[in-house]
Parts: sequence; C-alpha cells; structure tokens
Amino acid sequence: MDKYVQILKEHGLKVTPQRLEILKYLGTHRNHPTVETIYSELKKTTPSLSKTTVYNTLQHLDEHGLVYLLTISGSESRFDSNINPHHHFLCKTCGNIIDIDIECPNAKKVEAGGHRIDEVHGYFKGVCASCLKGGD
Amino acid sequence: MDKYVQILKEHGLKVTPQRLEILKYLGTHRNHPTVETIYSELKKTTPSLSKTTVYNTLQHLDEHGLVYLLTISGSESRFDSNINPHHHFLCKTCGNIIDIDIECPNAKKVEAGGHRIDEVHGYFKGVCASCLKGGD
DNA sequence: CTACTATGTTGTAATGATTACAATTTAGAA
DNA sequence: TTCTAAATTGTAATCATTACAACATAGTAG
Repeated sequence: MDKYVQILKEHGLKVTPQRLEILKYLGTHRNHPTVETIYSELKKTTPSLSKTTVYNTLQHLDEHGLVYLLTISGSESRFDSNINPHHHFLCKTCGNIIDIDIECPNAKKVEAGGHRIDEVHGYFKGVCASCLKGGD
Repeated sequence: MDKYVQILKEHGLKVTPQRLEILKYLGTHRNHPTVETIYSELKKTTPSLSKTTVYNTLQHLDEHGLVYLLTISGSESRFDSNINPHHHFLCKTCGNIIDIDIECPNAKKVEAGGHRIDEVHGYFKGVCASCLKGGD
C-alpha cells in the first residue's frame, strides 16, 4: 500500500486524492512551504483543487501531528513535514527557513512549573551564512 | 526628566505624546498585549489616537530594541516590554502568555554554522498550570 | 521667540491571509 | 449497491496589517 495512504489510515483520516497530493508534496518538499505555495504548485496538476481544501487538510494534519505548523514568519503559516524535534532559522535577507537540528533542553524546567507542554518552537532570526558571504 | 522621555531621546526618537503613552502602557502592562489591546485601552484617555500610529510606533520601538515582537500566536502580533532574553509559554486554554525565565543555550551552536543571529524566540505551547488545575 | 522642515499623526482605503458557509461530491461502511 | 457522514469546492466575509495622502507638530536654526 502507498506510504501516504497508510499514514492517513493509521490516523483514522479519510483517504482522498487531495490529501494524498498535499501529504506527498510536504514529504518531498522540505523547505517549509506556505499554503499559497502548496496550493499553486498542486493546482498545476490538480486544477480542481480549492485553497480551502489545502487549509482544511493542513489543519487536520497538524491536529494529528503529521505536520508542524511554524509561526516563525509572523505574516503567514509555514509547514514542516519533519516532525522530529528541531529548531528553525529564518534568514531576514533571503527569507529561507533553515532546519537546525537541536532540541530544547529547557522543556523539563517548564514542566516543573506545572504546565503541560504540547509544542516546542525554537526560532532564530538573522542572516544566514550564505547571505553573509554576499551570497546569490 | 521623565523615564520614558529619556528612553526615546537616548534612541534618537522624537518625543511625542502618543509614543509616551504607548511606551508607558507597555512598561506597566507586562501581559504581552496585542495592537488592538493597546489601541483600545489608550483610546479611552487619548480619543484622537489612530491605530496606524500604534502600528508605526511599535515598529519603531521594535527596530530600536525597546520592545520584543512575539509571533507565538500565529494570528496576531504580541509585544513584550521585557527585553531581557527569556522564553514564552502560550496556554491554549486561557490564551495567556507566560514569561519563562530561561535562555537558549543553543545559540552558539547555530552561530557556529556561520549564521548571524539577531533574535532568539523560545515558544512553548500547551496548557498552563492554572488551567490544568481546573482553574478559572 | 519665531519660522521652517523633516518627521509624526490621522483616517481611510487597500491588501493578504485565513475563516465561514452552503451546495455538491465522495469515501467507506452497511 | 445504497447510504450517510465527511470532504471538497467556490464565494463571501473577516481580521490583522499596510499604503497613502492630508494635516499637525517636535525640534532645530536663525
């Protein structure tokens, strides 16, 4: 059975062509796309696709922990299909979001305060190595 | 001389009644208000205030490092007048944002990758101790 | 103290992301 | 094959934010 079909079924989500397209897109594009990017890319091969469906699907995937919704940009949501704990770096020059493979060691301390943590977001903002070099 | 007048002058910002009001509000309300909150609160005592002015002023204050712009909520900007490095916890039940007095120990590692870090944001999302207790 | 100018303020209109909603279609169970 | 709850679609509405032009003012120079 298809990998993405299986993922949806495991989470009790109905398997639809649209969801499979979106899930596959996220699985093969790790550059933290926006809703608009996902929509306009998939629209090429699936002209009937509605942006509302993209929003709805991403919300479902987020609720089931299948994608990670980033609020790093402030103006639009970004989605990450890498759901292992890691941080992100936003370059204010090129706009790229870079995965930073580190985990927050402080969570325990927060939980010690009696709070229940569901999500941890580590965001760094600045200028990436490539842009600092006078990159392209 | 007034504390807030001094802050503005030190940063080469023109001293206007509106800026003083906003700065004072932020200095005395540490609950990470939204633009709307600041605007509607100050509107009570300064009816001529424009929301655009609140946006403009907060942008200036942010550029000068006098406030910290949080993108933790995803839907609206939040402002923190505590500019010491610390993290934040967003309670999904009551909506409150709680200051977490810890600093990110990972920044060095990111800089080792050649990136220049200007801002560090540590966000936790979950349910706060008070809400977990069935709090009000 | 007065006049000047760059800058700030205001209000309205435009933008862009996201959500609401009603009609239509469909996945998956019976 | 039939049925029904859920998904999809397209449009309209909403909400935060930005653009912009007219007006007002802080702070400087004379």
